[in-house]
Amino acid sequence: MTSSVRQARPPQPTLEMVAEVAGVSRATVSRVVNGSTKVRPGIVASVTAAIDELNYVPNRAARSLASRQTQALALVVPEDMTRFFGDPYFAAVVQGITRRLDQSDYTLNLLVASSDPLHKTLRYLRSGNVDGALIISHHTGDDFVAELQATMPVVFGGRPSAADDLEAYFVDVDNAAGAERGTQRLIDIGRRRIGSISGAIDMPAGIDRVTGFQRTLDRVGMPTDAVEYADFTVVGAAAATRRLLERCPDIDGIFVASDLMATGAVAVLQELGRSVPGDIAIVGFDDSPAATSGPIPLTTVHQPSNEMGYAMADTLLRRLAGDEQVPHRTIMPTHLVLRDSA
Amino acid sequence: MTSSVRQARPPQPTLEMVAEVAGVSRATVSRVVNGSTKVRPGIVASVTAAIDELNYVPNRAARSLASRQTQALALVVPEDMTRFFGDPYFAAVVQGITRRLDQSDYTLNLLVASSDPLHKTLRYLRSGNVDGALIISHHTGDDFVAELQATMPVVFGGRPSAADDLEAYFVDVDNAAGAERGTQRLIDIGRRRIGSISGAIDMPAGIDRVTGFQRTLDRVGMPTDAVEYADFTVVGAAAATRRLLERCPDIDGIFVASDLMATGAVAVLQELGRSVPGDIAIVGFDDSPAATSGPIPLTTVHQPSNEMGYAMADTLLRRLAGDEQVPHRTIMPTHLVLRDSA
DNA sequence: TTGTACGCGTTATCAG
DNA sequence: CTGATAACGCGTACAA
Repeated sequence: MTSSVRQARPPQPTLEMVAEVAGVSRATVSRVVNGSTKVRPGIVASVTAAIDELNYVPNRAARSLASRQTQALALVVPEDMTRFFGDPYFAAVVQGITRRLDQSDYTLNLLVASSDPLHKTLRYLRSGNVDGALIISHHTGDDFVAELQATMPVVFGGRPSAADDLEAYFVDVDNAAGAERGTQRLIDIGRRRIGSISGAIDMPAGIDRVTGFQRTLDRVGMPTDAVEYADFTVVGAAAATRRLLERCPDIDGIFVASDLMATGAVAVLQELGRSVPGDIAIVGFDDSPAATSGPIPLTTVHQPSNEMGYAMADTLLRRLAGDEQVPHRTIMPTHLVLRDSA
Repeated sequence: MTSSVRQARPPQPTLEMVAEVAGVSRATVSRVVNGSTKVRPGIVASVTAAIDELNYVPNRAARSLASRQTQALALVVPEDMTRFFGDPYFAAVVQGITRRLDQSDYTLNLLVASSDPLHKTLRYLRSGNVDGALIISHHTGDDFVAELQATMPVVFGGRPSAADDLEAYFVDVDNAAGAERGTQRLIDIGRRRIGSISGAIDMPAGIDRVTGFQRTLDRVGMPTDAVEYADFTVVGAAAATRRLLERCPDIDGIFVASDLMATGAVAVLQELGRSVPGDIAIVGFDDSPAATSGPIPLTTVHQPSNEMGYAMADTLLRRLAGDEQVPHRTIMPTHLVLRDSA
């Protein structure tokens, strides 16, 4: 009793079918669907009725083929799934983006992929699936960006690396200034030997935060050598913390380039019997949920991740709408949030 | 100096253009692109060359309009962004899904939306954007499911609620049996007054785990009244834990329906000065990263979340390929993982 | 093996 | 205000 015609699903109603039911032409139905004001009210009513009756939904493929628009955007995240899901920073950005998009007709396509399937991702984007792209967590080596920018409007979360086009649109905070705030806090509470766990140095955010850290120490004549490089992950930060303590056992304050990494640092410190902030004070960055999820609430440099996501989406939407006044760079404010770790 | 023709992007090359460059017909180019074996090698070479030269990528809209296929799948998650990003269980499932999809030509569209924009999501799906859908974290009230199933192949992660079609395809674990394992552990280590923090009771997984919990206690004649209902979130679990302790101060063991919730329970217990597992033993569910992220490594019921995602994608792909032998239900094994909390 | 011609469901440009 | 009709880019019988 096997039916090999299982795929006999009721075909979706088409514009043509609606037109027939409503007794008008396809063109008129199209007008009603697209909210044209130039249709007689009576006609609108009958067409609407027909649409409801048939439960009609416009076919996207046909629509975008004809209109050359998809009403969809992509969020490209050149990272592993684990990093993407592991860092609450991303969650905040995505939330901000969707918060803006929910007010529009655009839908979001989330593309999380590191090196390997990146080619596949690029093909996907180039095959006309979206009208524009948002890119976050962009690494210096990611050369696909240039090609993508030539194809469609792109907005970055975080300043793109120097090699890229100066015409690029992006939303960011002043990472160096934020790092200065965080480092200064450690100085202010009397720490004399201050180190840092950096983020990925192939990312502008990673570089700029180290710069801000060192600049602050330079200004007061403190040594800037106590930097260990990590990669914005918990395990990377844990290893870096171990290296740092080994190299500079007298450390009494650490500026960590992200809250998530700071949780890793704190864990190592506790394991090694160093109290926080007693022996070693910690300042993080982001003010993400990670700052308050660990055993010690983290003093941290707040950046408005959610709002940054919102601003990114807003910038892209405005460009798509043809707005020529959209600023290329949107720099948002940071501030220090005092909690227990420093 | 404002150029109002900013959108003057180079138009994507088309099949037709490739055909002209290669000196063949569009049909032949189409064959080459789609890997037909019935094209003379020489022709294939020249067409391939033309494709590379023009950097041609097929237009998805046109292709799916003609072929009536999109080569895209949707993962529908009827939850808030915060819940989705907050529970590592989802990360594992998504990873499993993409692991399977990376071996195929299909791309994934992630649709995370709770009640409000769910209508928007349904429209999106029905407008022919995807060939099939994966649904996880499905609540009893979500009636959109029925409508969706009539439109395209659907595979569930977690048994769909009873009201749904018995023909449904799904991947799940035996939640009740898993809960029995976890509860039995508490009995085995000598706990005499055992309670539970349940998951959302509008979800089969939530219901089944309570059932397993109570069944185990019934079997040994212990009271089954110490259940407080939560919703698979940390804050929900924390509140439920407080209620539970208030109502049953003599509790010495708790089966918590997810690791994430267990972290919330442990936090409350510590705050209240109850040691874990000394005063109160805890058994979680999932064996997600949440089980080892807190201060106390959690004894928990392992479910193969990643593999379940893989199996879901595999099931859907096979159905899409016309495989009639695909089993409707795939039940995967659980086992107890012993750590420190019980 | 290759080319011709039609259709996929919409939008957009014209007449009327 | 409404209705033909031509694109949009590609797949695919069918013919050659």
